[in-house]
Amino acid sequence: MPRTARFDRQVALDRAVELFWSRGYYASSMKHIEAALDMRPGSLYATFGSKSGLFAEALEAYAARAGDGFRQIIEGSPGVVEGLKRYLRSFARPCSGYAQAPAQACMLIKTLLEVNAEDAALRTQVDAMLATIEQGLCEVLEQAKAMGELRADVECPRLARLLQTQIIGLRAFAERNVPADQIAALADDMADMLDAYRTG
Amino acid sequence: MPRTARFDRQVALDRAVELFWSRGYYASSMKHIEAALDMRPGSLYATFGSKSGLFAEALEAYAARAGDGFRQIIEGSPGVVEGLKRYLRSFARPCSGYAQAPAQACMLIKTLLEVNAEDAALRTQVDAMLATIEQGLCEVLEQAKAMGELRADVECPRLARLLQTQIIGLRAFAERNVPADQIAALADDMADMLDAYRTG
DNA sequence: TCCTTTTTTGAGTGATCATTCAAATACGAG
DNA sequence: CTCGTATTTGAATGATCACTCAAAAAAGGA
Repeated sequence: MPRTARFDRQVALDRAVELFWSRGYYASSMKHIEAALDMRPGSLYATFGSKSGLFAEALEAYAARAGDGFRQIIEGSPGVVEGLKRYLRSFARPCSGYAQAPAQACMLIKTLLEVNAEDAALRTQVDAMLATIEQGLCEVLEQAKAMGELRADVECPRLARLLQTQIIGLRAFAERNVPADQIAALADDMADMLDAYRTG
Repeated sequence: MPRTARFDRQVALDRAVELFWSRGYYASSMKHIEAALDMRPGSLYATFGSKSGLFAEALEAYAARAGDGFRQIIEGSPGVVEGLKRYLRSFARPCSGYAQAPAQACMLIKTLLEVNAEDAALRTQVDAMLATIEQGLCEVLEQAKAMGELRADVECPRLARLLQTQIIGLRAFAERNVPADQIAALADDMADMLDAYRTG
């Protein structure tokens, strides 16, 4: 067996997420990608096939990370609804911890709004990933309902879509140049809305 | 005085809005622009200065049209809150009238999420335009409060931001490939939330 | 140490990018 | 009808686009 690959695929994908999340798809040139991943064209194309192939894998890596973060917050909270509130509020902290996110808005939404019909495969992929997230939200809500946290008449699929839309809006709004405390107040307002669905 | 210009500036800008709203900024090449506006490079640069100059004017044209539409709905409604509800629901109709919008999401938000820091002027412009819209919403809410439609303790600037965020989220969500009736249900859910701010 | 095999390199591909400008064109005044 | 001027045209600019591939480099087995 000869020579082994020098780079770490996961590290490369993390760097690709950082770049694409920050600059978007079309504005990220192969020059940017070469620099960000410290790889030359030959290696890049041998490994990921194409720019859109790399982007597709970066999207998956992003969604996996985001999903982990979500589950972590929910499971670390004293209740599902409280967890959802904390999740909403988490987007109001501009610098959470030491690792600054390259953008406030969700990378999936940035992609959904940026990529046009010519790159249909990417659109389809993003759509499916958002549907998966929506279903994950729905399952968490069903669970909360079973535990008696939510009113029995709450339609979980509908509330899940509403929640996803709130998150999309909040994170997109946060891209604006607005003081952090106002974003926090906005997140609070959204979190408070969840109380209307609570039991009792 | 010699030769007058052959094209109509407003018509050209409307076509530019159509193109940019649909394809976004970076993915709209000068080739696309020449075709959409039926103008050759010389005329384009003599008239609008540059691609970003044209885009900036298109943004203004878009915002003016959107603002007109908003005011029209509010003024044609039996009350401000009812008008806002209708406005929210208006984004659930996929083909409103004969003129199909080139995208569901707001062109300002698409721009906010697409354009990176290198085109700082465009970002600044979009930010200012969104702030203007937010203020317009706030004024409408203040007016509703003065008329006794909204509870006296409603903080209008805060509710205006919340509303803007809801609209951003709804329109971005609608970019997904989701059945029209589900979007309509989502818009209804959002409209219903406004009742919590109504008087007694 | 040398050989085999895989990876990495980076110059080069044609296409397309935004932009420029000299020449051709067409309109209004006289 | 002719002239003067502003507009329109479209070829040409150098830069950059995503991508290819032959040659150089490097790691493991002998």
